[in-house]
Amino acid sequence: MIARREVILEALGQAHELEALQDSIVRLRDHFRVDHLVYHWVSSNGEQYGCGTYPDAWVQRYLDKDYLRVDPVIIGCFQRFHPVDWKRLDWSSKAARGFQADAIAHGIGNQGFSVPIRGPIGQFALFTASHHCSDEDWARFTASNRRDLILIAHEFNQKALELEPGRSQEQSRALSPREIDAMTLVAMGYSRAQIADTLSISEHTLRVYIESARSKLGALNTTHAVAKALSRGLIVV
Amino acid sequence: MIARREVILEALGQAHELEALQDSIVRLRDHFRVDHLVYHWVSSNGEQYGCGTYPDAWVQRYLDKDYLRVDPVIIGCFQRFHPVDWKRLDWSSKAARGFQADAIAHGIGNQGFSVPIRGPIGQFALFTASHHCSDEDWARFTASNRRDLILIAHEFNQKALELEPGRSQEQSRALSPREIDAMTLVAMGYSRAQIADTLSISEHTLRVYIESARSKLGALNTTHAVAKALSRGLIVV
DNA sequence: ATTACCCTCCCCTAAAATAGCGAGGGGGTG
DNA sequence: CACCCCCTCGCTATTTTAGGGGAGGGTAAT
Repeated sequence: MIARREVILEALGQAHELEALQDSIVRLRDHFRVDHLVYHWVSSNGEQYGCGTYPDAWVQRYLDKDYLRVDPVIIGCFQRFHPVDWKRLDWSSKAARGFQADAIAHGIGNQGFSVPIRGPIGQFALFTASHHCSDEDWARFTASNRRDLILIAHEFNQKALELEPGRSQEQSRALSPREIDAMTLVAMGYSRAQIADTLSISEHTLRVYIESARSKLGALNTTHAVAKALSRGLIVV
Repeated sequence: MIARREVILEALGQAHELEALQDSIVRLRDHFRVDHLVYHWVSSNGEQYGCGTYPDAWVQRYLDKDYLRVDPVIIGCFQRFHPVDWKRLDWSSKAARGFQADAIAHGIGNQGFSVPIRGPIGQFALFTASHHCSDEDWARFTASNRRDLILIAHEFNQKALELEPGRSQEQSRALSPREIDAMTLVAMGYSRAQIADTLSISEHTLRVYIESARSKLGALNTTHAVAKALSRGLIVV
């Protein structure tokens, strides 16, 4: 059994196309004997990418209804560190109940277990196993497969990023050391006079750094440059 | 062998104090037969928490020298998704070379493998295995233990968060909806006139929002407030 | 009903940001 | 060697923002 999972992961490792990912996820679903296995990427600007065994009708409905903003799985996992059973999420809101009913009507199953995955600049993805069974059976399943699901989530995310590198790149010209110093102190709230003093340079020179950083980052003003530098992980405050 | 790892993880699961974490990490190090195993938490405000087998002298030096800003492991993993071997990091800068020499002088070992872990609002932690051996031996080690290290990193992070919940909470007074609107647009680089226009309020009113947000965040100025709001995940750009 | 917070508007002055012009030395790379 | 980028500094000018007041009306909870 374990050997078979390894074989599938091996195939995943050798996948060179997105179709192969889809193939792997179907086989993993069959291996785990669950109704659905889904990988769901959510970009910070709201873009989505999905891959899994959900019926097309449900995927389309999810997109049409903009369920991303309602889905308690997304909302819950977005503010959580660790894998979570769907039962522990907050399904109390009216929108959530409607969503839940719609999901079950599309055959999604009453049980679920989702692993959140995060990237450097707010990237967010979910790997979810979903099934239709009793609470007891699901508890047994998650207890024995929790670690495997975490690992597969990682492998899957890595592969998905390799195959669609556009999402992970978005690289920007790096800032020079002095620019990083300057922007870091700016982000820390110090005035230009204080920063110039701290860096032992003239205030005018400081302005040159800030301006060149702003220009490199394609920012509209200093505050925007700080926001971009922070988002891109170029500075840490 | 595997059974023993399970036993240690089991003990980790039952740990109720930070000392038990320290104990677990030592035992895991012995199990993996590496020089060092380290869990390193970095808060968005620069606070650090460490736990592992590095010598005290090195930990102290790391803090004293503010190596956090130089350490290529931190910098590299901060902008990466996946576990990484230290050899694939950028050690070319002068500061990095000095850091590397200092680390080796403190017995840190020439090989390393670090697993980045991330939380909802920019929380960042590293789980690192470090050793002194040849490239070939290290490649063999990482190939066969990569998945275990990822899992342990997760378990460890979860446990560390449970035991010191203060770090995961760090709650700040939430911003009002209007303040979030204002700060989001400020972070996006628009001028106050544009923002006031967008929000259909007077520019003076807009200033009040920015000022109250700044006050709530305990920020020194608007840029600082944007940086804090971003770091705390109060706004998303 | 008192308190507290949110939203909206207006005034002020001083500081900062932006923009343009210029200059020179140092360090790598083609 | 030239070229480009990094670092450093100078000047002037205009526009924008910052941060401090005060003030009224709304809502929601205590």
